[in-house]
Amino acid sequence: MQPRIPELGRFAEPALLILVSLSDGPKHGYAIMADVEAGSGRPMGPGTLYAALARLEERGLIEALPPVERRRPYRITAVGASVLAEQLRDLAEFADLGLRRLGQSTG
Amino acid sequence: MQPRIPELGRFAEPALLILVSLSDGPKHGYAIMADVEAGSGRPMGPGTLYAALARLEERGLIEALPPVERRRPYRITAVGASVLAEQLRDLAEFADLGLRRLGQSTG
DNA sequence: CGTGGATAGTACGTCCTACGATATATCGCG
DNA sequence: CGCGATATATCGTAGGACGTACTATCCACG
Repeated sequence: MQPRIPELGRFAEPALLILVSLSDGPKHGYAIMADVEAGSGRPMGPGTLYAALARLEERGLIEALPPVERRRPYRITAVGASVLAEQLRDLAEFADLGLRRLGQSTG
Repeated sequence: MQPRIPELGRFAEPALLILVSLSDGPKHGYAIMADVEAGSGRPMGPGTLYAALARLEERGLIEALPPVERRRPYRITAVGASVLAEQLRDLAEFADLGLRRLGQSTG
């Protein structure tokens, strides 16, 4: 895994990464961090993660489950899943469009 | 085209939108604005656009062409195209992963 | 039992950027 | 000339990304 290309910054916001991570099943913060980093190669610090989690919960896209020992697990809500699905469909469509455009006339 | 779901903010950064727009061929700012809005349904104001353009040029992902009358056209560079391609591939892969996860276990 | 590293989360400060609003200039139209 | 569309520049604000430092707990090891 080579380091992300820095020129453009991130390709997606932490919120998306988190939601996708949670769509795999409920996880607590630390596990999400590890999952995201493993999946995208980009480490997500606690500052980014917990702030984003708080926002997502506040907006009803995820919900907190009863804490297990020190862990505070979160689960994606039905609303969150449908929002995520829509975003991902747009995203896929957008990426596809871009890739097609690049294929036909660039370089 | 229904209005973007506000809960998550944007699905991609202006930079991506701009680069994809330019991968269709050189355009000036105003045309990019129109193109992006038409393509994504989300209006991009001049503040967002020109700031992002400046950043992209500064980073060598796009380059300014000689002005035609009042228009300042930009073209995507080879570097920009390859960066974009990589980002889009990641994006597509990410969207695909998320959609698969949503399909198998959410609900 | 004490030490240290991994696990887990909190708190904070800074920098960047998205975005709306405003300003400016030019062109075409009546 | 007045007006709206085209085209770009600039400014201010707010929100979010992200790193760092901090606290606390658990487990392994001696």
